[in-house]
Amino acid sequence: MGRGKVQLKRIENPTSRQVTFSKRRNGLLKKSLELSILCDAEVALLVFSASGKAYQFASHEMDRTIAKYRSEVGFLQTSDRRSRSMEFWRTEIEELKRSIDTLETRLKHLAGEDLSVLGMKELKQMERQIKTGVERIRSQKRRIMSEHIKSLKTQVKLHELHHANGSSTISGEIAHNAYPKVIDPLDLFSDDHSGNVLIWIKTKRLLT
Amino acid sequence: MGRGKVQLKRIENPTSRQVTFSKRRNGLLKKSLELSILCDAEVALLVFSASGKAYQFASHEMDRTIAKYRSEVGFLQTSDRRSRSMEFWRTEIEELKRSIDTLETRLKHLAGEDLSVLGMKELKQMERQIKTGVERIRSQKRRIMSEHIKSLKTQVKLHELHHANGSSTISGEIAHNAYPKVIDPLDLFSDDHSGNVLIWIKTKRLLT
DNA sequence: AACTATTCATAACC
DNA sequence: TGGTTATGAATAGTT
Repeated sequence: MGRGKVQLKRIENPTSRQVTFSKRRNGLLKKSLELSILCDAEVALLVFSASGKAYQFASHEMDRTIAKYRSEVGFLQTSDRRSRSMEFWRTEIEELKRSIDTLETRLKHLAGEDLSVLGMKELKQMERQIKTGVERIRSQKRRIMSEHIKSLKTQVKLHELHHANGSSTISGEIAHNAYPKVIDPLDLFSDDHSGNVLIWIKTKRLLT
Repeated sequence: MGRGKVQLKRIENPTSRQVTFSKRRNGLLKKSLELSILCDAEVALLVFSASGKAYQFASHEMDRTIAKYRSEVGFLQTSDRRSRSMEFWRTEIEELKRSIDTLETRLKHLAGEDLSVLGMKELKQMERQIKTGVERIRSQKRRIMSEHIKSLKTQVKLHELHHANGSSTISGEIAHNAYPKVIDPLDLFSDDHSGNVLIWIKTKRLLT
């Protein structure tokens, strides 16, 4: 529900997965409570986040409900649960490690390392993918730059308005204030937003 | 929801209570499934109707989830070997999953996806790394090509020696054997090494 | 965390 | 129980 339909599939983006988890978990807990009250039912809910954090709801005593489940469903507690769960954890970890190996190998290849295991076909495919990636990155850079520039222009305009009464022009101010530090134009687009009017003015001359 | 707001209070009418139970129970089961899949969570839900009938959902093995609950929430069953090792594995898995998230995010970024979370600094850095990577990949491609060509030359030479007594030149053979298939030169460098003398010969004409 | 535009779940009804 | 519809809830995407 919400702004778009959602596929029943693991949310890949870790941030939105976490946000969705938080929201839906609360929804589920709430609905569990509602069901138990409205319909006089016994409800127990256990939720563990992927990172292992536990959340729970129990309309009655959790242990009682679990015991009820055990008697109802059957004590298929097979031989040794310990070795079973150990086995489970082991395979789980192995799977995860394999995933990591795959991902790391792929990253290495993209960085141009360990290429000797690849054939010409894979190399060509990778080159194509990389080119797409770099093009998107460039495009994103352009987007950020243009937004920065827009913002800078706006701020310069405000600055001009603020000093409209003075007789000296902005160029004049600059002429009198020889700026000693060499400014790398690329630094203008760093994350450092600490406003420096001189930079704005200098930028204005470049960009207006 | 529905045609009217609902009070959080036991539904007195037995029929509508039963109907509501049936519908909401299904809703709860569905949402449990969705949470577990969407957010990679471990969910266990136990529901008993007032009449005692049991319904359940478990994204993983119910016993495992319950055991997890006991170790996490339940009275600290002493610090016996089991809960200790469980704790160990849980953190191990947590770490692995974090690694995977990091790697996946990095790969996504290199593919030019989800770039909006990056600042100009990171973008520039990535572009540099990518350029290094693609340069190495191109270099590796050149290496493979040159080795292929060397190998092909050798084999062509052997072929010529073997047929040195014949009067027809290689060019003549080709002229008599009109090769019907269009050969994409790029295919010459695939992993398919099944030797085709005609391709060698054709290549020789191009590369010698 | 707060805010909507949407999709979803479901209460009432059949 | 199963289907339909109007309506309130939940929530995905966004800020």
